[in-house]
Amino acid sequence: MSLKVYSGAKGELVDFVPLEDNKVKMYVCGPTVYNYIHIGNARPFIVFDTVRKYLKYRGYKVTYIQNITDIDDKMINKANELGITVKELADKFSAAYLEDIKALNIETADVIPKATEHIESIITMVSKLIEKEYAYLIDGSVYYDVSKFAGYGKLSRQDMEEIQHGSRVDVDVEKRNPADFALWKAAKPGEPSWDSPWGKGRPGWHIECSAMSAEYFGPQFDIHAGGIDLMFPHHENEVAQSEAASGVSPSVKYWLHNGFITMDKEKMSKSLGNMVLCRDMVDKYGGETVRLYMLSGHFRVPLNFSEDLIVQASQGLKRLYNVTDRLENMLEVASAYPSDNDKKFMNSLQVYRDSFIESMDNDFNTPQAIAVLYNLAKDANMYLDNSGDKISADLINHTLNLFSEFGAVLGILRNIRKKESLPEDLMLLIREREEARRRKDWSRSDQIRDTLNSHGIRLNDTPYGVQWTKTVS
RNA sequence: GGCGCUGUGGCCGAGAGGCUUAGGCAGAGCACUGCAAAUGCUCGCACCCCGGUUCGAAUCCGGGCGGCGCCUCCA
Repeated sequence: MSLKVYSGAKGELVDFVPLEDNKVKMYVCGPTVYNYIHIGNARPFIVFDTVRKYLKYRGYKVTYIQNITDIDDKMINKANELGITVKELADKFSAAYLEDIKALNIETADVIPKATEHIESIITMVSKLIEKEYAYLIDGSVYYDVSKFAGYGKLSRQDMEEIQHGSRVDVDVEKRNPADFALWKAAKPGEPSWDSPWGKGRPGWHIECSAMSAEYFGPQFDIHAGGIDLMFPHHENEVAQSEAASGVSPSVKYWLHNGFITMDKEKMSKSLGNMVLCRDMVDKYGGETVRLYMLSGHFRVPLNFSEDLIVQASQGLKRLYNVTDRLENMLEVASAYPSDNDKKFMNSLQVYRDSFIESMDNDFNTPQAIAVLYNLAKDANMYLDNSGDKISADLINHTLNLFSEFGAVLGILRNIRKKESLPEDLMLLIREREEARRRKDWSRSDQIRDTLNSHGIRLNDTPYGVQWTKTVS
């Protein structure tokens, strides 16, 4: 079994082989921090975090970089609108962003470079591009001359002859060619700016990722990921910058682009205003539910958003927790020694692991991998149904561990084995109810059950006594 | 106009030539239960349309039709 990823250039699956034995250098385009992230922004963060988790699971040593864009037109406009500095804006929404991804169980990146903290590297790269005559200077701004880079358009399969240039007017720009793009923008009055060989200014839109990835990874790295809309021009421009500056090609071995979250089939975006904030969904349904929803479709395919789909995901997550809770509860009455059937079931566990890996190996097919969890859930439930209290602790532990193992890759099921004991008063109520049930005092019994329900505790009467679980919010 | 993605049962969503009943959610019935909850079983035999290839196509080819994205704000 080997990991395969889809190559846009070849239009087929290719073997994933890192540049350097088992080390993976991975760069994911991060947010521009001028607002809270919405559900659509969250998709690449979640899916590529899952890719990272899976790569680690498969034994790779992953270095994960995700930048924060803290200076550009949008930042400046928004700061002006709010009457605060760009720095204040960036600080506020960087912090919010970090909170949001934490709530989604996204691991912090190994490096979180910010554009404004890498001006030096950016200037160095721009200088090199001028030196090599890939870039030209006009009135304190520096532009990349696309015609100088032979492979331009390769990544996104754009034919420069056929491209239709936007009707949007670039007012103060005297580029030689409409496809040329700014590496360095001369400062306008009142804008944040930095000193450079070409006068005061700030970085262009695309250079930060090239400069920062080069600073931390060198001229070549394994995976570059981001939303599909970034493929052109952002990533195309990065390729042009990085490869022209370093002379090394390809700068990136595997490109991973995720499809959009759509609202009524339309792209969700800040500019269309049809967005749902990530934090609102997390507050309402929980981070794991949002994650499960996101991973319920393949990451390259558009995924529609509606609260109904989030509810579907939360029901699915509940199903998964029901079985792990059930297993945990049985631990209290489990036997010490595995029966022959138990051993058989434990041995069969490897089959689920194999299918899980097979699914994820296939271009990170999370929907298929999730189906493996449901199959395991069903089979474990069935086994529990049939074996009663004869089940062994070994089997339960093995099964729970497997759920945790899969959950760790997908970023869900963190609450397995996290069951806390109940407050004393609630425990007393449960005992009182047991007593009432013995007396067949059903009304008192049901009353207590309702009370506990209102505390978020669900009771299950089983042949082995009453068991409780917390209802998933 | 160029490039790319996509069309699967009520909903979501994998699969990719002939056994996957994929899986999940919702619904119905049954079993279990004091009643529940949970769980299990059973059910709806789905693949946009038209041709073609093939012994056999949802899956390949051709042609339609529909939806979406990118073409310098955008994850």
